[in-house]
Amino acid sequence: MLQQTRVEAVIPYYERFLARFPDVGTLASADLDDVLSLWAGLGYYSRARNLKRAAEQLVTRFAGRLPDGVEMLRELPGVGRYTAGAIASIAFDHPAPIVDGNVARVLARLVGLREPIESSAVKARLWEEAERLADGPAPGDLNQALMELGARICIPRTPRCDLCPVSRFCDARAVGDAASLPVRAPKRAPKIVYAVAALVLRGGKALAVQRPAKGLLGGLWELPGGEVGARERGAAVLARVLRERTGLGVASIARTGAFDYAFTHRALRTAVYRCEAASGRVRLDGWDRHRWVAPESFAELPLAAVSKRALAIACDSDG
DNA sequence: AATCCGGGGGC
DNA sequence: GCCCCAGGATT
Repeated sequence: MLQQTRVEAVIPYYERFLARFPDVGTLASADLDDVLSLWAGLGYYSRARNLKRAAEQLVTRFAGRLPDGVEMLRELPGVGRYTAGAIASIAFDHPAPIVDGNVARVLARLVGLREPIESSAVKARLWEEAERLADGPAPGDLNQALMELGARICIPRTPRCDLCPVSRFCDARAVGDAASLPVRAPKRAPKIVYAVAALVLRGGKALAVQRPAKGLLGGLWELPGGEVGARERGAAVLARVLRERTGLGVASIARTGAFDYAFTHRALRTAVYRCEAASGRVRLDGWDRHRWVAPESFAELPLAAVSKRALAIACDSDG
């Protein structure tokens, strides 16, 4: 859960998750949809899928226990160099290094690395430094201290060097450029995507569709709809998208609103509709499953934040 | 080496 | 509004 996600954001999800799946065996035998519903809203949904697969492998290969070595830990899905090092050092007290976003910033300043932190040369150097530091009497404590230093004192933009216990060893402090380190490569502008989505009703039930396991928002449910061209708009476009992607004809289409939503590397502009579906069988294109649900219980499905937004707008109007 | 993959806390 | 977060998998 903590991969690329702040501790404060994780805590409520972590509490609910562990209450529901208190041990590896429970998670391994759980229904994937139940795992996803507890993950819904946290983002990076492949992590949930990987975590469940890892639990399954722990049961079948390791009798439900975590191995203590970095090499075997890294064989688990979703466990990379950082996570393997964190488990090995914190749980088992092995001298394994870790470099997360916080540690990278601390070390870039401490050592004085002034090339873009994304470069492989800098990354290699960071892991070397982290390895040197972890090779001591309490590697788990050392690693956690490094991360905590980065999260509390050696923060981005406004480092609190006056409070830093290692400022007298810090190259950036001596040079005076701590606030501008680490250097980051410029990021590309998000791509603008236009979309339509609709609450499709038939006999008082609403059509919910499940996204494919791989890719964006994998395995989550949403309102049917889809990407449209930048200048496409209106009820006819919605009707065409729904016919192509659900096989359903729709009528009495009402536009209930629109909203903008920002993913990290995508800017989404969605027009939201409500409509009645004609009779006929659902034939999905681009979704794994569908369900007809009571509109009030749509929100109980595992939905991404963007889909909750669309649903709220679809239900908001009295149209 | 690049790209993809979410969401929100904190400024 | 912007930055960046207790990264990993895929291509």
